[in-house]
Amino acid sequence: MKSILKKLITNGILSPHEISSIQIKETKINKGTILQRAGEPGGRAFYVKEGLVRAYTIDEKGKEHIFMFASEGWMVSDFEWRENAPALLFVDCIEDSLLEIIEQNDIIKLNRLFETKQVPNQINQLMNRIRVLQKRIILLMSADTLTRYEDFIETYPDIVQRVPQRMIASYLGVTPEALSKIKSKMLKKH
Amino acid sequence: MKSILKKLITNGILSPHEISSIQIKETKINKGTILQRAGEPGGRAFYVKEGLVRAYTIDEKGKEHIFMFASEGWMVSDFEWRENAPALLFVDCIEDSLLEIIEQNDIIKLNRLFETKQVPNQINQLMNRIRVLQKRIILLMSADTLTRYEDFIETYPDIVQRVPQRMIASYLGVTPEALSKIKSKMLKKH
DNA sequence: CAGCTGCATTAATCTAGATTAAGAATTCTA
DNA sequence: TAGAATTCTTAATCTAGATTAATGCAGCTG
Repeated sequence: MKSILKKLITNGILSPHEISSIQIKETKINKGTILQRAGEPGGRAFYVKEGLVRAYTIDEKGKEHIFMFASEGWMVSDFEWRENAPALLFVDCIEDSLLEIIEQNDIIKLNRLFETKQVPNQINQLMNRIRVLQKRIILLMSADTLTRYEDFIETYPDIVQRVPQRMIASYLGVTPEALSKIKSKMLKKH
Repeated sequence: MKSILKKLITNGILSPHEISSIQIKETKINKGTILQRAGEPGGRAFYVKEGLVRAYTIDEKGKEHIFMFASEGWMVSDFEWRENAPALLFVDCIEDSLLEIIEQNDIIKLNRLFETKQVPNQINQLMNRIRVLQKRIILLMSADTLTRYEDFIETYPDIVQRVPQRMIASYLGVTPEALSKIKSKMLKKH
């Protein structure tokens, strides 16, 4: 029995019978192997039993931004589990590793099982929040203030109207002066 | 029936009887009212039914860093729910608001109920991850590279040993050159 | 062993955004 | 409605960290 699934069964959420339809491969992976590429569909989840794995993005300039390291006992996933959704993160092995790999369709199957158990709201809400935080970290590490501001306007158009500029600046991680400068730059470019 | 609890019952996780011991206040709050102060124990959860709320930190220089805005339908909490844990975030109202406020001891009670239902692992793991991401965002917004590096060493001492410098730089959101400079600065101060 | 490739360090510039300061516009509030 | 208090903007500096570039070190590999 593989450890992630064992936990679920122990939780009493799923019975061994329900689990049996889901396959989890335990695989040895060599250092340097790329497990997942951003932009490609079929994002998976990786549970690290041994070794060290990293998840990262690559920006337009080709620069890598590491979102997380995962060593023994950690789980890596970008939680992009809608069908055919492109992965957000690259994942590769920093050390030779022993991983449990959960394929996307199995994750979707798992989610469906959860739904029949009526557990989903809690878990899906939390995963949603994780996705939001994940995106924010990536933007803070890789994007300049203008890009982050444009993204904010697009993501929270209603909040922009209801909040003073200085608070938006404070959310973006810059001074009000910097945001003001950027806004006038945007107007000039109209 | 208040909406958050209604969701839980609808989920079939808790019965109306189990819910009955938990009190949730629905409260009108005036613009500007501070709901929670960082450092003080008894962090609560706030569900926004109407209005607009923000969660933020204040750094040593007195500068505010907004972690999130929450409008209708959003939940605000820093997920610091160990008994007597000091809150990490300030929370206040940007607009007159109608909130459901869940007190810390009720959250702890809720968690205990979840445990008896054996749902906890999933949810607690996800909340843990949220706490980690939250801390990272706050540090990215408010702390300089040296501080973030020191925090990384403290939080992941094992990873430091197993990963090349350039990857730590990439995780911190700076160039390898900047991290190298900081390290030599640390040595000079010994 | 020599040559190649990736990593770390140092140093010289450069720049996005911080800081400081001051004026104009807007919104409380008495 | 006047005065006070915020907020926004603009402009002049300043600085942390980016960029560029050069050097020294491993580790591999043929």
